[in-house]
Amino acid sequence: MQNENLYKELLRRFRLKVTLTRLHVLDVLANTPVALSHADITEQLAEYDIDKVTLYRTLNAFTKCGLAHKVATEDRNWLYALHMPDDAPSEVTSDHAHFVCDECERIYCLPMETGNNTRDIKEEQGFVIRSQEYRLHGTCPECHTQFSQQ
Amino acid sequence: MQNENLYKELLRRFRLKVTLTRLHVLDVLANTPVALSHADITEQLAEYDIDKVTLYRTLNAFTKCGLAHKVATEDRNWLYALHMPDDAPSEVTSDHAHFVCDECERIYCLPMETGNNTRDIKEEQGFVIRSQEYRLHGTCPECHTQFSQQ
DNA sequence: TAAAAAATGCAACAAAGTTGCAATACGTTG
DNA sequence: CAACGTATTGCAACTTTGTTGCATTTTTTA
Repeated sequence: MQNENLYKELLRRFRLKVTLTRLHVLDVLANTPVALSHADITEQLAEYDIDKVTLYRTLNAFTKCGLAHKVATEDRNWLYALHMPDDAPSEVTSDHAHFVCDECERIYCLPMETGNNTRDIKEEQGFVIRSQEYRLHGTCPECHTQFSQQ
Repeated sequence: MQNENLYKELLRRFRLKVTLTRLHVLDVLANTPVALSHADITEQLAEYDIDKVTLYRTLNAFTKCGLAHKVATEDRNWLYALHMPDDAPSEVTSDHAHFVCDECERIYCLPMETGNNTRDIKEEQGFVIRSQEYRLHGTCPECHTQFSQQ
């Protein structure tokens, strides 16, 4: 594991105990630009034979403390992605943007762009907004390239 | 049922056969500003004793033809809301905005406001965008009023 | 290194939704 | 308006996803 020390530091920063399982899961999540499901992670960590309950609990722990965030997919699964803060542990309530590829069903995590006005309009109408998720559907660059070339 | 004829016309427009169950479900969905779950609808239609499988199939049929759309909630449930087109049957792929109240967990369906630039930025990066969902979390006017008054 | 607290692994359980199939209802055609 | 083909319904069984309880093991701190 390349960044073991980084992962350990990250866990400690979020007041999570350092365990092998958590390091493995962090490693998997840190090395993909897309959000992964419990099944994806299980598959990637097959050689370590991680218990399904432990993995669920690990992912929930990551989510609860703000180290990762969960996205619900169209097909009723949870996907998890690291939510690495630039510095201090950030709140779970911060803004996310996700791109859902309709071809390969991968979910890309994107930094939330500023500059939309929906927020202001809704606040005028009495909605108190604490976080927002902006979800785009379409075709990701990878699939788009494939289709273009055929 | 007040708008029975409207519902029948709507079903026919979407090439769905007119059945009692579908009329009841349409009636429930048409008379709420929030998206409803299978459980919500079951409860509201308790007197008609609608089979759970039939309700799932009804909701899926509505979604498939574009009469309704599905939203995945934070707690891994589906919520359904009518997607009444102004005129002709519209594609399922059109844009939605949802407001999720963190107090009462209702999901409000909102028309998608224009004027955000995330779309453009992503398209530059090679993402082909076909629909977008913008999800806001916070407190809805109703709950906000309650909390303010206490 | 010993003790407290937290994480793990296993089995059993729960919730949400699907599938197969026989019975029923819809709607079209004559 | 009767009869037929097709779609929908209702039921039981099943699948998938995730949770709970509890005994055991590991981590951390002193």
